[in-house]
Amino acid sequence: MQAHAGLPARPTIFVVEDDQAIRQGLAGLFRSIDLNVEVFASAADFLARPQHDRPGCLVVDVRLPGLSGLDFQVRLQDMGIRLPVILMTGHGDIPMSVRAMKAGAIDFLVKPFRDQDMLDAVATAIERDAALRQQAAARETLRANYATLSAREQEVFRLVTSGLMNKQVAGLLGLSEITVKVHRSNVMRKMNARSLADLVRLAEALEIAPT
Amino acid sequence: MQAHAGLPARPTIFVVEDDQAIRQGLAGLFRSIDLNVEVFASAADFLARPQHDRPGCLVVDVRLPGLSGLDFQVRLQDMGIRLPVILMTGHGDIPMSVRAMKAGAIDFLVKPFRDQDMLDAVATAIERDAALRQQAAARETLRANYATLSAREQEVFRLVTSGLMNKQVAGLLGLSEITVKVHRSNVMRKMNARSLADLVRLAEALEIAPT
DNA sequence: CGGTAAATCATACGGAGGTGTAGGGCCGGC
DNA sequence: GCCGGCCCTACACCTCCGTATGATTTACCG
Repeated sequence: MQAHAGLPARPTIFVVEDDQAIRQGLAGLFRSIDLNVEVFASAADFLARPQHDRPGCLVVDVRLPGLSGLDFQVRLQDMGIRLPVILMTGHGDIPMSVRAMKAGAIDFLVKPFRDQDMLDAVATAIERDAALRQQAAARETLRANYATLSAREQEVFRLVTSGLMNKQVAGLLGLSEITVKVHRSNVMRKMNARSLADLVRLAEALEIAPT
Repeated sequence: MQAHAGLPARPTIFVVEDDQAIRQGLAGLFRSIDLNVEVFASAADFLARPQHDRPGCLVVDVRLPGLSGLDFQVRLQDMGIRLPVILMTGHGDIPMSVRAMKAGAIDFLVKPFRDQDMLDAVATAIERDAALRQQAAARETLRANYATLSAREQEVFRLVTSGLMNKQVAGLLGLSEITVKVHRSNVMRKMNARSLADLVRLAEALEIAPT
């Protein structure tokens, strides 16, 4: 299931920049501190790339041929790509930077920037990405377990974690108490919960609303 | 306890700006849409004011006599004043705006700005403030209940919501099971929990770490 | 058509939780 | 010094939970 907990694949920096000199410069900078790098000349090139779920972050020029860096940010959100974004520009203004930050950018750097500023931003981005991935992985495991529950079991799950007694659940669902016990037992087993407290915490993590 | 749930006091806009003309202009703008306004010529003037816990938001010039707008932002954090901040400036640059946004500013407006842009920012700020206040109020009620628990009861609270059985709690604390039951019953009563599920959710909201 | 899984219900037993009653020791405030 | 709050314990009683055993019906799949 998980390959190396705590030691995920080395993160990759995806550089999207149309100026070849800057592109190569950034690639060299990142490789010098032992990071994977992939470069793209436009947003479309990046989006055409298969598999966007590798750990890392994006370093994107605002002024790009085709989709601009800011529109690219929105597009990534819509596509469910949650990679942190660092924007950079040679000719930006304040409203542009504010819009980028509101949209969740990690940083917005003005060219020419110091290498160290970019590396700091990348370090922050990679940290955030790792944290997001860890959360997502935990949620995914939970969702997978939840998916193995039958419809009835899911109902019982919801009602039991709302604090209802077995007999109350039985009444609401038109079942006998003994049947509820069977479902409840199955829920505990399938969700790997060893106590009701565990189960309630799982329900919270799954955002299953109590009654 | 709560005065008018859902209808809190009308929010106040705290304007911190050294230019008197702009200050008056903003005050008029906000009053025209039925908002309370208080004006200050410097950060120190605002901080000298008693009682910072009224609902609303701050509209602050970056270049101020004494403490700058950005340092003011940091100072507010340190002092535990969680009012949303909108910054404005006549002579700003991108790094300044990025720093402000990273520090949590709602917006960063360049003078001269359109009235509508300021009103939009203020509307967003007031919304966020209201949401934060609602969370804080709920947490405060919980904390108040939690404070009425004796030391023993707090321990039992933690262990029980970790999923331990009464006898396990008794073993860990060197008590008899019957005593744990007494404490547990007191915890349920004092925390207004009607089921173990409730209690676990309260423990989560209070960030009481399970064992 | 036979196998399998899900859902349902029943009986029964032991363990766990919840409550009420009762009592004793300790400490700090009035 | 007395009272109240907190902490601890015990016994009794009832309810609730968990599980095992056994069984029936329905539905789907190869």
